[in-house]
Amino acid sequence: MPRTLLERSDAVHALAGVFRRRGYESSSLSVIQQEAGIGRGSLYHFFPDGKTDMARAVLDQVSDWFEDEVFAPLRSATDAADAVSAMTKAVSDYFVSRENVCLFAAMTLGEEKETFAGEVKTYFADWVEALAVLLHRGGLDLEDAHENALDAVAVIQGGLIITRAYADETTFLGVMERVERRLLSQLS
Amino acid sequence: MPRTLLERSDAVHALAGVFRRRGYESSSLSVIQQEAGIGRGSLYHFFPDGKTDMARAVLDQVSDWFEDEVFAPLRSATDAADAVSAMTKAVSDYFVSRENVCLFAAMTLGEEKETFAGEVKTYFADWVEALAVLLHRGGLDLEDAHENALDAVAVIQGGLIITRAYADETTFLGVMERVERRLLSQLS
DNA sequence: ATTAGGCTGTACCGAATAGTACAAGTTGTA
DNA sequence: TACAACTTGTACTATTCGGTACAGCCTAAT
Repeated sequence: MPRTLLERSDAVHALAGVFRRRGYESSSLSVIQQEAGIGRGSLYHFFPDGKTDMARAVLDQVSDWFEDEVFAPLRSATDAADAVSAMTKAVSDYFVSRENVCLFAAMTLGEEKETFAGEVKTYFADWVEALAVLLHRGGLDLEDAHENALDAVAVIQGGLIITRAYADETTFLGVMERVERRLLSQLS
Repeated sequence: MPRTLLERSDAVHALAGVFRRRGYESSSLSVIQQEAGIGRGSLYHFFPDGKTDMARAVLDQVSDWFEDEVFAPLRSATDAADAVSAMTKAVSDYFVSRENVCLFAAMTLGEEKETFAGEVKTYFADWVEALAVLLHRGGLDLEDAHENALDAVAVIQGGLIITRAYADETTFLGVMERVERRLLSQLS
């Protein structure tokens, strides 16, 4: 019986790839162990509650990444324009390297939607709120800040959908460029 | 053996509801026959190729609706502003009455994505193109028209995602209002 | 060197899966 | 009334599903 030096976080990373590529429902245990290269024994060792546990771990990891790399910088920024540029850059790089899939968005459909409703809501609410706070500090009144933040997140998410439909990455890059430009033009 | 007066189009309508509520992958045949109230025999009578056939029929129906109620009016409009308002109204009413789910967007994820890639691409491309042509006739240069059309469709799709995440319909209505206002402000 | 405990492959379970076959029912037409 | 065509419930298939059990391996610490 071979042994691969495997940490839980490596497993989570591999699982994220599978879920991103095939979606949650279409990722059967057999597919998962094959594509992730992790045996069923290990899977249930790391994730005792099965598929749900695996998905939750993946979502948690994504959530942590966004918190550290996107939301927190937005909240603690001193220069609003720089923060906007940093956000669009980070988000752009992230989704390009993640096959233009947002796992949280994927969880708003299908059987799993109730299971992860809380986490999903928090993810989007945190993003919108952090961006809204920044825009408010950048000069917009509170309502405008909230509306523009929500529209920015929405156009990014919709951009991912259309990009996948077109199977053309430049579509997403174009959307991101214009989001940045639009947000910057609203500041000060 | 009871007989329900059932037309194929009624079946398609019922299937659309099931797919919208549960997604394609999570809609098993047992679930479908139960929720749609159509027996397995009838299902395979109307859709000989099974689930794929059912989904294709549903997508076709949605596609036809958008072609007639959204894309064609956009293309043949005489007044650009009126056309924008008509589009946002139609789209808004459509998705509100369809649980804020766009089936074409749902088909950009999961196992089924390759199966319906052609139809999905056509749907989004037609929408963006029809809106771009209108904006162009409304005074925008071609590139701006395309970019703004794509962003408008994207923000609508992203709005649907966030609305489902928030489980709050007014979010979507707000997005739609602002899309309309933004498009109108670009005309003439 | 031994041992304890974290990993992992394999065989297995009952349940559910998509799809098939077909007899029996229902309808419109004559 | 009789008949053909269309519709549909039911029973069935082989396969796959998520999950469990557990023996055996491997590594780190003593």
